Amino acid sequence: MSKAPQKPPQKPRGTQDMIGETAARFDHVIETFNRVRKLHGFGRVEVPVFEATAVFARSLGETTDVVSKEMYEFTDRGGDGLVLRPEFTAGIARAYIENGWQQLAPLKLASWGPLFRYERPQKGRFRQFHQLDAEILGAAEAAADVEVIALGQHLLEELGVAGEIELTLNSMGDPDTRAAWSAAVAAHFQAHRGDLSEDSQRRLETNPLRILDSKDAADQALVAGAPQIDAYFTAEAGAFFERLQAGLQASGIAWTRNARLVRGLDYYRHSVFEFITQSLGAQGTVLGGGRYDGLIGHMGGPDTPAVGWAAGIERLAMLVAEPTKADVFTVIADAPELETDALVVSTLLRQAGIPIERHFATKAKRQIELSKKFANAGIFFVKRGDDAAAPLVQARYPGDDRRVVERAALALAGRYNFSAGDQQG
RNA sequence: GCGACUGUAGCUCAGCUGGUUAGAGCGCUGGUUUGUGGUACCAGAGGUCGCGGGUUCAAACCCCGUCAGUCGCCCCA
Repeated sequence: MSKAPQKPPQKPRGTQDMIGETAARFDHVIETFNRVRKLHGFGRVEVPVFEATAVFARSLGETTDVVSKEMYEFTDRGGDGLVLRPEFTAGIARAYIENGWQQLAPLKLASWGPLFRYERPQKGRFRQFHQLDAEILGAAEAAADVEVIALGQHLLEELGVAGEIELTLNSMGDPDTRAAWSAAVAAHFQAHRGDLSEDSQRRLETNPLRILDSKDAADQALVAGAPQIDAYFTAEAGAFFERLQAGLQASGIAWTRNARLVRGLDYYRHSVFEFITQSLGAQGTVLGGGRYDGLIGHMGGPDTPAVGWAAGIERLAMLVAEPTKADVFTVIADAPELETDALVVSTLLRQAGIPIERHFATKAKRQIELSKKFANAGIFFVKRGDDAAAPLVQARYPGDDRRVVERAALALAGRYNFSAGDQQG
């Protein structure tokens, strides 16, 4: 057997391995989300990580790049066309239709998990990334939009990042509004076609509304002169936007109007919002969503109003403060023959709710070193007592928490002699 | 898809305008110090300088390609 020099495999581009603080931050975001979402009455929904290609191809309206170039699409062994989900909403909509969840409407659902998009990685952008997701299905009231935004706001507050994040808000109006306004916007840019940047001239053909958020300095002047949607609101659309703003006001949620905030797809109606930070570079949207009343009907289900958002876990994880580590203690046998007792002691302490990790080293000395390396809050030494029959458990440096000592004493009572040790300074 | 920058031990990096046996810290391993709130000592292992070509008497240092990373553009469901 010759040792063929093989290069070890590498993780696929745009994926990440996480451990330690990075993983702890990630975890913290998810735990906080789950806590807050329950506080707001959002139930958990689980949908597949892969779906029939049609689920996303149809929801995205066969749009150019997104569908054709940015989805992980494959054919399985049975010949079925599948894609790794690039977003949550379409899968949830599919499940809503397929399972007849309309009987449960209005439904407040939340999910989180991995999503996949074939894009060039950059700061805050990965090919496998993770999002939190919240949706209200089957509610047409502006109050649902308020509710969903309030959940997002509360989440950011609980994560301690609300201070550096701004809520921007817009309305796409109803279909009549949208159609009239987008036609006016397209006409406006068409009239100044020659002055547009190269990118925006192309957008004129593909998605004129996107010119509104062009980063090109030359486009800015033309963007500033573009028609505002407010002039095109139908009475109903205007009233809806009013109700939304009143609801946010009543909820104590601050926002900034961004009349240029748009969604490319036709099934978006009324509310569009993004929570944005300046501290993450180009990918500053931390949480974004809107009302998509047209989607479920578009996918072949009953006409169903819905509103929701998704938030990037990686991006939130970059913003949150380093999570404080919970105190973890260790048990060290002073001599090899006391190892059995060390196991018993570990079990008793854990059952008493004291976090215990064991260190894997034969020598007690090395175990002490490891307890320092892993920053244990304290050590419980299992020693031979004065009377050789009863081993002694001695607590050393059990944090600042007297309760740990008390709980340990209680847990070990009757089985081991316990000493809180000489806490000499 | 486009652009800029980067790629040296497990990790973080140093290596002057190309010059001969490639360095440090941390980590790891072994030993010493008979052992207790991250800070002791000694020794050791570990690198085809991302990969492949090229220029040169000579390349980790220059050129081309490729892969990967970072940041930006594009896209953004």
